Amino acid sequence: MNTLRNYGFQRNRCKKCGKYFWSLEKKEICGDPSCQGKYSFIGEKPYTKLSYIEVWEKFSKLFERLGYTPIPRYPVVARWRDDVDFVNASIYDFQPHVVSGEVEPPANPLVVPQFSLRFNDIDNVGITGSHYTGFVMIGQHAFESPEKYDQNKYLEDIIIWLHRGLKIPLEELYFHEDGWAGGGNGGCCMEYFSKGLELGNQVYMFYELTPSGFNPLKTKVLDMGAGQERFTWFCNPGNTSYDAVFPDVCEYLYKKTGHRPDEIILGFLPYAGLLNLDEAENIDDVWEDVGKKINLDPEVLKRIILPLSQIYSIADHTRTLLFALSDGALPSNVGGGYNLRVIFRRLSDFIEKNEWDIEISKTIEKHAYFLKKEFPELMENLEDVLEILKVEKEKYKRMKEKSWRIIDGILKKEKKIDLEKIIELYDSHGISPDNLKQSALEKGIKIEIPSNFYSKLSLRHEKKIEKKKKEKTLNYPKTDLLFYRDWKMKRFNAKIVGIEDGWLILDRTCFYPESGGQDNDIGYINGNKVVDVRKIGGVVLHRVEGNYNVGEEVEGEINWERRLNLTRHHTAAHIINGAARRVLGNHVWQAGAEKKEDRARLDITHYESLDRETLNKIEKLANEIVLENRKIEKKFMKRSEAEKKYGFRLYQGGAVPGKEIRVVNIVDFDVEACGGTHCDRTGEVGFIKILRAEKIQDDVVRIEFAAGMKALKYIQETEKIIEDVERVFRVRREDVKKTAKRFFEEWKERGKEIERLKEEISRLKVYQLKEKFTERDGIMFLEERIEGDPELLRKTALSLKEDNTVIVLHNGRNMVCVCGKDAIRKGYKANEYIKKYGKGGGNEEMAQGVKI
RNA sequence: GGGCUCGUAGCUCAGCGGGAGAGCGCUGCCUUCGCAAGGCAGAUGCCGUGGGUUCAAAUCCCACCGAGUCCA
Repeated sequence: MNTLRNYGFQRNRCKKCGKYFWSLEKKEICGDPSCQGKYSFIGEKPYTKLSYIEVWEKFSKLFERLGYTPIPRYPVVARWRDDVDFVNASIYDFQPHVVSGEVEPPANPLVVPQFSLRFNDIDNVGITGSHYTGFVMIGQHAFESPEKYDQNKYLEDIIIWLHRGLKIPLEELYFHEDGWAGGGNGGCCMEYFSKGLELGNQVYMFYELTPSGFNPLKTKVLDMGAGQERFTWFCNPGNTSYDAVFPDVCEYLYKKTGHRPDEIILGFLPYAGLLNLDEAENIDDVWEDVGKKINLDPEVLKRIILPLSQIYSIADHTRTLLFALSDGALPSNVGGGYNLRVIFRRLSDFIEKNEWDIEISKTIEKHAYFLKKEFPELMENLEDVLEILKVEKEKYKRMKEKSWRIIDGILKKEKKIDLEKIIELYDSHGISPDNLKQSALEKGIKIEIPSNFYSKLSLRHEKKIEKKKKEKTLNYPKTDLLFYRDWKMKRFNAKIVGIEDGWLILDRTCFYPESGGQDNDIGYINGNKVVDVRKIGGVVLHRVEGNYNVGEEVEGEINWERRLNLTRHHTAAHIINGAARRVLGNHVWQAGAEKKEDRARLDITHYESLDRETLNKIEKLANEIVLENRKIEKKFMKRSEAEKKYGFRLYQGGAVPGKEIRVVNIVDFDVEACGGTHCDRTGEVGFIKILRAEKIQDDVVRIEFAAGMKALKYIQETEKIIEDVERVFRVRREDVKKTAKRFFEEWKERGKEIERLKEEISRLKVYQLKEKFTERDGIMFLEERIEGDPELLRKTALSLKEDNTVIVLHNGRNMVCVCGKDAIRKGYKANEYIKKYGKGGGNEEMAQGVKI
């Protein structure tokens, strides 16, 4: 506030929203677009004209002079956190560990062009000018002790940027006071506006949200975020925001579609912000309203704006996909990847419905070239990204074809479709009510879709169960983990420092506790069995039989064979991960793993099922790495240092806490942050055998494998099975397949032969039985015992059936009854008959059961 | 992470407790100089896998495998 006073600003209260705000001259209304009623910078001469990329260049250079360090963006896939899928804002890069003060920031203070994803306002994208599914949040961050934290400087730096950098006159700047909370932190903030456009928000994060309320943070955090897109728009007021941000891509799209913004757009733009589906109560009223303001029929306005907004959406969605896929995210049916599938399908629909000749891959390439200067990394995975989208396109095509068939089938059968059905079609088959309505109309069927369809739907889905993990904290010093010093250590001496519910806590141990997907060790302490080992915080707990006292010296010994197998499996998991990435592409990340003694599994991100041929390639490369006997370096490093050296590839196993992380480096092949036990050289792993693979969700494939002696064991067991089959068939193994096939074919043939014989027998019986009917009241009765299974009885009875017959056949146990039409009319019903003689049922004409 | 839907002939699917079916495709024959088309005849099937319930299971229940979809 001192800063603002120094610059001559005064505090006002907005008459519309009631918020306090600061401006150079006394004002009654704050600069918020909803209070001001429009964006007023549109069509005016810009104070400074900057292109999209130039905005960051100018910003970063200016802030570098002001003492900040520009750092490269983080990936949009937030692998260092376990609470979110994607980066949503620049501060996400530093939550939770940097913000909490546990980990040092990569630089301090810093600025970062952080690409961020937001999927919640997807329908506003392309229209309001301030909504994107993906955007660059320029972050200005500082992490300081309360004494060194200089709020005045941070705000002044922003004013310098706005005033001297962007040349905005001070009297056109507005600052709003507000409160802010998010990502588990909170504080007060200063939003800044100019000409009706919010340019950014500077948050002073002083608190963290704990179950008991807000607690002050040890380090005060500066969290300023501003959209690179906003600045760009502001610097290009003669255009839509999207034209300013994606000039090359828009030009390509205009050429392909024949649409192009004209003067009408310029008139519309100041009011674009009003068409916010979240804030507008009735969007049609707003269209009406905006139409009036610029003297245009709302329907005409829509016809001009909507196609353009779809073009802008295509531009936005393709860029988001480029960043997300390039950073290793994949479209999927579950999880965060589903958002990517949704925007891909959304943009595909726009192209298809308008019959535009747009190539998605070309659009993405144009983005990558355009962004090259600021984000050169996007070029690296371009090929991979396009391949992923090719597969995704194929999936969408198949889904749509299926939709049409389902719709067709339903419309053929039913004339009326109730809400229940509409919901089911959407929920289980992805058929949107709009599509359904359209197709029905073509067949002359009218379907009413309630206007609150989607809210009805979400009501149905509203069943949330919040599960909270309570982690016990133990008040003991961290256990000295001996297996990190020497993973081959088998025996050790230690002192008991505590006993909790029968779990021993030692000052040091070489028992590996269950973690990182690696099973715990077992063994002996003082000759007593250790059955389980776990870790809470840095404290290891040993479940042991027998009685102990705190302070006692004990001797421990681990089961070495088990440890060796677990270690081999763990190292093999890293090798397979590296091999899969080489074979399948850079989008491969570990998505989970489990290493047990007998076998292990590794989940990797990938977009299709793996066939044997591909698995063989991975298996081969993995074993080559084993045979090369590469060195495996294991060391603890500062988190920031490790990230700098190896990048975010480190976080294969998910979020890793702590300022020091353990890095396992299979030299020139695979580097991961990992706390498991590992071999010293790849050769120690021994043979790696991939057992099988399965797709567990659309973007994750699970690979099961075994290594070392366990791989051998598996091979031996498989051998045994083949040998057993050889023995059964009495053929050599080359002929097993051929023989099995022949046996199966012959078995089927025999089945058919039996069918034929049964029918033949049935014919013979029919011939004999025809003589045996007795007549009563014009109905021919037959009750006979014949040999044969229920099927033969049924066949025979059915071929004997005439309109006036009642036939009961049985074989002593099974029984069949068949009645002709006339007989039924006279009250002879097969199902009732069966019940009279025994247990069973059927219909009037035919029934079967057992005789009692 | 939570929910829903679907696995039946080569393909698309109907049947949903008692007789495994349709359309397209396939094979053969008829018609034709030949092709397209039509007519007639025919072959199709571990009714996803494994358990359970039942006198009886493609059909109901459970588990698994596979495919798809919606929501967070």
